[in-house]
Amino acid sequence: MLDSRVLDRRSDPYSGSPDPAEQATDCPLTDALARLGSTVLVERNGEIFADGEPAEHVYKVLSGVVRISTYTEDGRRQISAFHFPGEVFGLQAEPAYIFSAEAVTPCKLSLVRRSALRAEAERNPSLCGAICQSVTQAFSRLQAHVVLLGRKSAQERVTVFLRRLAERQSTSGLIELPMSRQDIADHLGLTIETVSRTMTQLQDLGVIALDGSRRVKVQARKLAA
Amino acid sequence: MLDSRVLDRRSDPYSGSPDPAEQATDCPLTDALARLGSTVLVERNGEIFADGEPAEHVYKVLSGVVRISTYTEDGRRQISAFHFPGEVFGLQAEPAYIFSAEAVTPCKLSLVRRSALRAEAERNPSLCGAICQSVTQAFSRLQAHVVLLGRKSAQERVTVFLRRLAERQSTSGLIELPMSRQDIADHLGLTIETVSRTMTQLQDLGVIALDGSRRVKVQARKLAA
DNA sequence: CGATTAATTGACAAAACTCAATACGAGTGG
DNA sequence: CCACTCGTATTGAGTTTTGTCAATTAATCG
Repeated sequence: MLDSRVLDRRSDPYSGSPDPAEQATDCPLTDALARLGSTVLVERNGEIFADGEPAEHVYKVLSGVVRISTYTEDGRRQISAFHFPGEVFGLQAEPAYIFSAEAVTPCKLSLVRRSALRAEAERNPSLCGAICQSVTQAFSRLQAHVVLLGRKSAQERVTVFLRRLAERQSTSGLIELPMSRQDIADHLGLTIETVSRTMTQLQDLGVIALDGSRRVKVQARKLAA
Repeated sequence: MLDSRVLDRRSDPYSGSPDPAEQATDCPLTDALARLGSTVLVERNGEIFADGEPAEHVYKVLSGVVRISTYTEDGRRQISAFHFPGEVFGLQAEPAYIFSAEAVTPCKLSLVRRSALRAEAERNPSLCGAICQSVTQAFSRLQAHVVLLGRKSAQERVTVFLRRLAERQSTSGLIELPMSRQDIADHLGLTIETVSRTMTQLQDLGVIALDGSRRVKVQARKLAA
C-alpha cells in the first residue's frame, strides 16, 4: 500500500480525450490547478498522502475515486469522505495532513504545490475566494456526514449513502459502487456485516436491486423517502 | 426558544472590562470583526440563527458558549460543534445557513455582515487568508468529530469529549460543563441516559469525580489514555 | 419551601457487533 | 473449459452495547 505512489507525473495536459473534470472552466481554482499543476496516476489502493506528512500539495480528482481516511491507534479506520472527479482535496491550513488519502480505484489526479497556490492567491483575490468556497463545500459535506453518523440507524445510513452516491453519479437508477463493503462500513461507522445485511434488507424491501456486489439498481421513489 | 433573539446591539465596543476574546490581535479576521462588526447579547437557549435562513452574518463568540445544531425531520438533533470565546462561526459560502446556532449560556457575540466582510476581503488579501484559515480550522475539528462518532464506544466518546473540553478551557483538572446532558448526548450521538451512565462509570473507575452534574474533576493521567 | 426541570438509576428490548461458516467472483493454471 | 485459489461478500448464531421506558433523586428557580 505504500509502494508506487507516483506512477507518472508531467506538467503538460494529458493527451487523451479530455474528461469533463479537465475542461477549462470559470473556476479560478480549477484554472490554477490546470495552469500550475501537474498530473499523477495512482493505482488502486495506492497511497496519495498519509496523515502527518507535510501538507505540500493540493489535489483534484480527474478520474477515479479517492478516500479520505483516519486510522485510530487501535487500528480502526474512519473514512470521512470519498472524492469523485472534479472534487478538490488536501486543501487545508495546517502544515501537516490531518488524514490520509488513498485511491479507491486507479486514479488520475491533478496536483499543485501549496506554496504555488498560495503565491497565486496573493495576486488573484478571486482564486482566494474559490479556495474558501472549496473548503466550505467540504465543510458542508462533512457537516451532513456528522448528522448521519450521530443520529441515524444502519438502514438510514446505507440508504442516505446510496442516495448521495446516486446524486453524485447522476446516473438515473443504476449506481456503480467503486468502493468495497469495508470502505462503506468504515465510512458509515458500521461493520461490513451490518452493511451487507442492510443491503439485502433493502433489497427485500424492494428499495434496491443488487446486480453483483458492486452494482445497485435503485427504485428512486423508494430511496427518496 | 424562538423569542428574544436579539437583546442588545451596538456598534461601539463594549464598555466593561475587556475579555481576552475582545482584545486587539494580529488576526485580520478578528480585527475586521472588531472594526466592522457590532455586538449582540443572546440569552440562554436563545436562537442566534436558524437552519435555512439567509446567511447574512458571521459571528464570533466574545463570552458564553454556542451550539451548532441540525434538526432532522423526525425531530432528532445533532450538535456538530460547541463554540467557545474567541471562536468564529457562521462563516460559509452557501447563501443560507446549513445549521442552527443557539446560545448554550448567555452569550455576548460580535457579528459582521457577510457582505461587509466580503468587501473588506477584496481589499485585504490577508483577511481572505484568515477567513480560509478559520474555515479549515472548523473543518479539522469536524473531521476529528467524525472519527469520534464513527469509530468509538460511548465511553471513549465521553472521555474524549471531556478531554477536549479540558484542553479548551485549559483549566488544569476542573472542568465546568456549560451544556446539559442532553446537549452532550446530541453532540456525541448517544442518549442522555448513556451519557449519564458513562459518567458514573468513569467516576467508578476513578477517571473523573463529579461535583454536581455540571462540574467535573479530572484525573488528568487517567483521562489521557 | 414547593414546584419544575434536569440528571441518575433500573429493568428490559432492540440494534449492531463478533465470531464462524458459507458463498460468490475474478484471475490463474491445468 | 474447468478446477483451484484468493480476496470479497453474505449469512447465521449468539453476545454486547446502547436505546427505551419508567421510576427516583438531585438541582434550580421562584
